[in-house]
Amino acid sequence: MFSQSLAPNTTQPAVYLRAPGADRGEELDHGLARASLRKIAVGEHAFLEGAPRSYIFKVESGALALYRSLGDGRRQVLGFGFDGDLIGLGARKCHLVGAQALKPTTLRCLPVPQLKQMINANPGLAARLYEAISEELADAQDRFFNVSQRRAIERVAFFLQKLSHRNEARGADPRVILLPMSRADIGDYLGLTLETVSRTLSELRAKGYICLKESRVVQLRNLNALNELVDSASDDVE
Amino acid sequence: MFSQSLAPNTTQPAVYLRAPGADRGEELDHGLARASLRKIAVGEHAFLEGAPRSYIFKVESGALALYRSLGDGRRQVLGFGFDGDLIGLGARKCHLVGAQALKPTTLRCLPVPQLKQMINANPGLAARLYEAISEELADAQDRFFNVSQRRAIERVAFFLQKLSHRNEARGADPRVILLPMSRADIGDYLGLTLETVSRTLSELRAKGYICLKESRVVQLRNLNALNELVDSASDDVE
DNA sequence: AACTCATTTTCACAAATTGACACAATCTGT
DNA sequence: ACAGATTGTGTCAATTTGTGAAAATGAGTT
Repeated sequence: MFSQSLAPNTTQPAVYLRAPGADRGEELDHGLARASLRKIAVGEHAFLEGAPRSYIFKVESGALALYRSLGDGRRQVLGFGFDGDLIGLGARKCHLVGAQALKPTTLRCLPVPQLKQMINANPGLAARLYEAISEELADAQDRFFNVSQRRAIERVAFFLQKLSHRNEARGADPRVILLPMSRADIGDYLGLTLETVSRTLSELRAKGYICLKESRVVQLRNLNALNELVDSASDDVE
Repeated sequence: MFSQSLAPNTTQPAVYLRAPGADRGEELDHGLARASLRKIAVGEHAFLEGAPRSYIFKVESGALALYRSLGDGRRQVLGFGFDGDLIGLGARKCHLVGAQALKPTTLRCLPVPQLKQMINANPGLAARLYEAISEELADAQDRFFNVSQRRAIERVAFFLQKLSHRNEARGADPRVILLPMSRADIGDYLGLTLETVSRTLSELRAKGYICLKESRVVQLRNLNALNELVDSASDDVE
């Protein structure tokens, strides 16, 4: 009845489908290095929902929100694209999500026909893309069960934890989180209103878990407490 | 302010990354046809959460629930595997989800090393897997925004609509839905309690949208109303 | 510096949804 | 036919979050 946490979704070697000795992405990086650069301003789109998938992108700098529009004008943010991320992946002919810049952003743009060529020349690349997208899937599933049944404070804690882990993985400080997105974006991501996000952040601050000097800079003061908040699937055993 | 529904996520040709003339899955099917069959009884697992990914599976008959356990013993059902589905995909070394049979189920089991061999021999296969998993991703995103912000009745309507579409895609009657899973499973899938699922189905019946002769057989009486329920992202413009 | 606009924080209030518990009814399989 | 599992309903409460509004903060501009 307790959280035994059976060695969960920490990063695992993700090489299973990749043929030994095959391309490990070097060619993709190489291709991307020569791909054209594109700069987009805040509010502009890398691609719109439903637009034909002509390119895949790698975020060089900046940040984007990946979203889908709901009927009534609201939107569901499905994720964010930060520097280093590949975005625009998928097998459909058209983008299922839109990608809008949250700050000035530069992208490497690799035309899909060229990507196809590269895949033909080096089949290992397909495995690389497969990995990238299955990570996205794992991520989506993670978010799914951290949002569908949980309260605002747990959702926000999850969000912060996620960004912290990301920092960690990239050698940045896991205790300082820079938010390129607004409270509204976070709300659309977590299924909350922006007021609730704000209120919840204040609550976390009041509890001493975080520190908010500037509204877009979060310092994690008590990482353990945050993690417990995320892990506690209502074992309110206090 | 209205639902313009810009030609959304209906199925699109999903051949973009696939090299022209490449394998369209025939080899995978061929390999699977020769793969060993495995029968599992209700309640047994095709694979457990966290178990090494030794095989990928194709569901020949039956149905499975794909789930992840939460800390307190509850679980989040992330999806279901029906006949024809490939399950066990992913790039991680271990399964992130468990797969438990909801009814007697038979599976084709393709060992991953063999899959790797096949991919080496026929690189187009990787593209096939890529497609399969990006469909899963699209699916997860769909579910995500149909669950995170919405009420029980909308969630249940979404669930039924989804199964109806699946039937349609496979040539079955889109108006008759056989549920291999219990109310509890549905609840775990939609982030509701089983009581709420039951109550909500009754409500849908009371409204004349559905018909429940046997508890595991749903007849959709008013498909339009159901679709509106799903689409209506609270345009309660009434 | 002053002003404007956008973002964020905070407050007060309602209230609607769903979970919880309990029990009846129904179904299933042996 | 019986026992156990699953499902349907009823009542109840209460917790959470949305809503609306307004103040505070911050950024950018002239």
